[in-house]
Amino acid sequence: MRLSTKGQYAVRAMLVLTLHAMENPVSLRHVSEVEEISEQYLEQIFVDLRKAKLVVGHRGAHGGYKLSRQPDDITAGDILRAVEGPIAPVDCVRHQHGESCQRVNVCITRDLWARLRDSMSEVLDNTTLADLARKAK
Amino acid sequence: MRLSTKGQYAVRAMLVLTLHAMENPVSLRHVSEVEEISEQYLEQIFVDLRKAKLVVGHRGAHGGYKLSRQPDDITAGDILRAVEGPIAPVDCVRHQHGESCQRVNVCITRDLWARLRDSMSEVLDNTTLADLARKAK
DNA sequence: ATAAATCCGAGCAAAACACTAGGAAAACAC
DNA sequence: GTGTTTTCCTAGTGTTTTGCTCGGATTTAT
Repeated sequence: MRLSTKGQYAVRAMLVLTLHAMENPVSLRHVSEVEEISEQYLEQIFVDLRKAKLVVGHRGAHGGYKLSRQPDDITAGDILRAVEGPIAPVDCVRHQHGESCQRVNVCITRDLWARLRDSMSEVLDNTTLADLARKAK
Repeated sequence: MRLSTKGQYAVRAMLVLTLHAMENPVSLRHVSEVEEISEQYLEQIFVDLRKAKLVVGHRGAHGGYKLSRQPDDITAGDILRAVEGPIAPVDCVRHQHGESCQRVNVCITRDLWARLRDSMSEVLDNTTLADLARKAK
C-alpha cells in the first residue's frame, strides 16, 4: 500500500509551480534544485502531467511549466491519477472497467476494497493545491 | 497505491477460517481449493499471520489453522499489517519510527499523506472478520 | 547564432512481487 | 510403529514494477 516516489514527486513539483508566481512558467531545473529531484526524472513525470492537461509547457529560454488551471481547481487526486493511474487498492474496484473481476458474486471482500478506495479518494479529491499552498504560507 | 495479492489473499483466507466452524482447524489445502490460491503461497502468508498471532497452527492429520481470537476482535487492518507491514502511503508517516524523514520541516505534503494514512486505517481498522462474515451470510 | 528550455524514445539496474521446490517435524489413524 | 496428513522452515526463481539515466530533436528568447 505504498505510494510511488513518482506520485510523491508529482505533488511536490506541482506545489512548487503553485507557490511560484502563477504568471511565469517554472523550469524543471528550478524544481529539481528546490525539491532535490532528478531533472530527467521530473521530465518523465511532466509528460504525464501534461497529457492529463494539468500543466502547459513553454519551450525555449525562460520557458518552463505553468498550471493549466487555478490551484483551487487541481486536487492531489488529479495529480496522482495523472501519474499513477486510477486510485484503487485492487483492480476489481476501478470505476472504469468495473467488470474486470470474474468472481464478483463470490467476492465478499470487494465491498471492503471499494470502501477503502472511496475513503482514499475522499481525502485526495478534497485537497487542492491551494490548500497545500496555504499551509506552506 | 495498490494492495499486493498477498494482502488480498490473506483477508480472503482469514474469511474462510471465519466462515468455517470456529472449532475445527481448517487446512490450507481446503482454503486453497475454495479460494483458488496456490497452497504453497498460502503457507508463506500463514507464516506471517502466525507470527502476528492472528492464527494458531495445528499439525498432523485433521490439522490446520484456527483464528486465535474471536472474529469480531480481528480487523482487516490487523491482517494487512501482518503480511504487508505498516499501513502508510509513504515512509515518513509511519507511526513507529516517525523521525525517518529528514526534511520534515520542509515537507508540506507530509500532512496530506498523514491524513490519507488515517482515512485508510479508519476503514481497515473498523472492519472486522465478523463484519465480513455477516455480509457473506 | 547561441543558449535555455521543453519534447521524445530508449534502455537499464535494482527492488519488489508472486510464486515454486524440497524437505523436516509433528500429530493422528491404523 | 508405520504410513498419512498436515504444519513448519529455508531457499530459489522468473516476471514485473520502480526509479531512474542517456542521447538527441525541437522550439524560443536574447
